[in-house]
Amino acid sequence: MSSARQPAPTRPTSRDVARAAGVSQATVSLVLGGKWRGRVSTSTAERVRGSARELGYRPNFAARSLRMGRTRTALLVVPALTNEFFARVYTGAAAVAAEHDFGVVLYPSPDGTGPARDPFASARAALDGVIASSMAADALGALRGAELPLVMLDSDPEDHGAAARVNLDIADGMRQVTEHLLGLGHRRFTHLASAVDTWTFAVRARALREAVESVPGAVLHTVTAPLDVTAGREAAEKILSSPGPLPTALVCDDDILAAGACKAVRRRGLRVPDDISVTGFDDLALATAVEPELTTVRLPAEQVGERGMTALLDVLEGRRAEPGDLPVRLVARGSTAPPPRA
Amino acid sequence: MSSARQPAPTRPTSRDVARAAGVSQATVSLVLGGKWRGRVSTSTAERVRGSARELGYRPNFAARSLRMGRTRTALLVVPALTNEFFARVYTGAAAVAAEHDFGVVLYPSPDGTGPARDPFASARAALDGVIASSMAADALGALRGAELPLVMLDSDPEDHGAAARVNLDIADGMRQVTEHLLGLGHRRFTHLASAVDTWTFAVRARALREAVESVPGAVLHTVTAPLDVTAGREAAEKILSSPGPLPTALVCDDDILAAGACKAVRRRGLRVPDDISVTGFDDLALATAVEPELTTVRLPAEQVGERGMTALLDVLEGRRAEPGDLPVRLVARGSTAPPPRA
DNA sequence: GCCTCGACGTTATACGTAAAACCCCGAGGT
DNA sequence: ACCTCGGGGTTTTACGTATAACGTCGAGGC
Repeated sequence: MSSARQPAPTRPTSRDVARAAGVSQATVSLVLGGKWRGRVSTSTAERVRGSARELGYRPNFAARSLRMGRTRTALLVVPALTNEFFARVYTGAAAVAAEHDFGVVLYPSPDGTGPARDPFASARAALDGVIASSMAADALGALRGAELPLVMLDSDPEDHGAAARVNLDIADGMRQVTEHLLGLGHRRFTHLASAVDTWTFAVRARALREAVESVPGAVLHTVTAPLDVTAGREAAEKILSSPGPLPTALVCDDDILAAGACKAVRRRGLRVPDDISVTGFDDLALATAVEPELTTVRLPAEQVGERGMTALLDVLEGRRAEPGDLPVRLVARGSTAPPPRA
Repeated sequence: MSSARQPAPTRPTSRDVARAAGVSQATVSLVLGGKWRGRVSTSTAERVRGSARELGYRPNFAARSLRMGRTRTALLVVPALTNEFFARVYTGAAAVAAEHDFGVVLYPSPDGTGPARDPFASARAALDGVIASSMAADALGALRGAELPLVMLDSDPEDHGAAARVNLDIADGMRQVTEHLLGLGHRRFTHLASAVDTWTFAVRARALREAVESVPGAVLHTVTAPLDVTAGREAAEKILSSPGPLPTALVCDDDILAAGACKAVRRRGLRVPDDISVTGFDDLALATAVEPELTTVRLPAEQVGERGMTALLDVLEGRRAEPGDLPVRLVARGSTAPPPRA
């Protein structure tokens, strides 16, 4: 069956480079490792680098990390990559990692379906650290146990146990939304909230409530829904068919829910934003794809990934990761307008 | 500064397990490797497994792959994760990989921005194989050079050089779209095509052209645009403002473009689908978020990933990967209707 | 009684790298 | 003349695993 042994096109090793350059393997390691100043002459170093380039030498990663005990690999734990926000977080983290010759491996926790597997089983190599979204609830337990440097994304500042934390100024975002709507004249709000119980959403709820309560005569109701378009539409339909005066503004925890809400409004024969204003959160691609385009809060997702990775690198190097929330910005578009004269 | 040396909470090694079980390290390796039948007694094997479990032993991945020369890691090369389609491909591939104790690491090729980096630089470990989308054009060159088992996704069947191939039956999808529209009575088509020049899009164009040409009196124009909502809208606006009779159906290469096209139609004061029908491709979440919901072709993205990974595993085991295109299905929704009487 | 043989292990080795420990040699000090 | 010192390397070792090669011991054949 399989008898033909290949002519072994094995990758060149540091020893091959050494042979080619006429030095020992150790010298190659020193030169390529960058710590040769004062130990190897410049000319020899240059010769070694030349041979390495010629042979197309690439250090064997397994050997290196076996020797060093560090893998230059981080685990990013997110709920699901199909959520554009987290795909962008990954992109940002991977970009910073690449600059520092680091790798990022993913653990998208199996959302509902499938067994809640060990987040570390997905990591091929041993890990140097972990970056985890607080929304990946099912994996957080195992993460605490491990003695790994942990950077939390968008998690409760009160909750210690992480080496660093990267947060968005969600509260400010929600305040901007509310002030925008109040400024337009809205007084009857309904909060279409995510059913997921995590810090970010709790903050949204609180900031909205506080902003509304500070205005005499303004009222706020709340309805929750899972994070998908259909669920958002159904929840909004329930709102619109409940007795009493309709809200004039639907404040949604997420663009997905907002898209669903818009559909519900129109199915009721009403118009967005003429009859009811709708706001989203996140500024996904979706926000400008629907009509009217959504007034929403732009979250710098890539920056979250970048800062997360940077913080992890800081922790690994023994530096202190600088804190500070990332600012967010209201993007006013077509889904909000003054309430109807009524 | 950093003087306190930790009490070394190093992970237990196979030697620790050996000590605990009162055997040699080799025996531990045999037992845990599963090839102990006839070499180790059942009772000893059981004892070893017990100690391993107690100590929480997890084999050192770096050491293992150094010894074995295989890393049980595959590289998935895609254009961008923020494209929902590829996020789903990843999800499918990762799921199958996990079942076989394999890992998947990503190379999302930097779309335009940033230097076109070496796809292998992102791979921490040496790789056992590669799965690559034909849309990741910038990385394909380097992939050819490497002597790695390569599985291509959605690539030209004529193009040899891959060990296996996983394709969607794109042509059939486009035929379904065209027949749906022809059946509704449409005769004037414009193809809003992706500006990206890859096999999938070439197939879409050909299938559409052939299907339209087979009907006497049916006409087809083509306009291309980059894959984003705004570009789609602008391209569609150009179509709608060009002289001559307007098309009654806009066939788009992608849901993103279709969403943009819908916006263009309405900006012109026309309605979808009453005045102009619009079709998409992919069935992204977007398709049901916009209004009207898009008639589109559902692509089994997760299955593409699953089949891709399965094929790679087959190749690695020396098995023959079974070929066969994945079927796709038209999903008729609200963006298509009979053309206006006119 | 000697040889064989299978069952059950053990000892030894190699994978490719980083880095500690060592070595050699010529210049400079006394 | 002898010792020191530092520049420019080399030798050696260890990382944790998989596995080839090697023992040992008791039963069974002749």
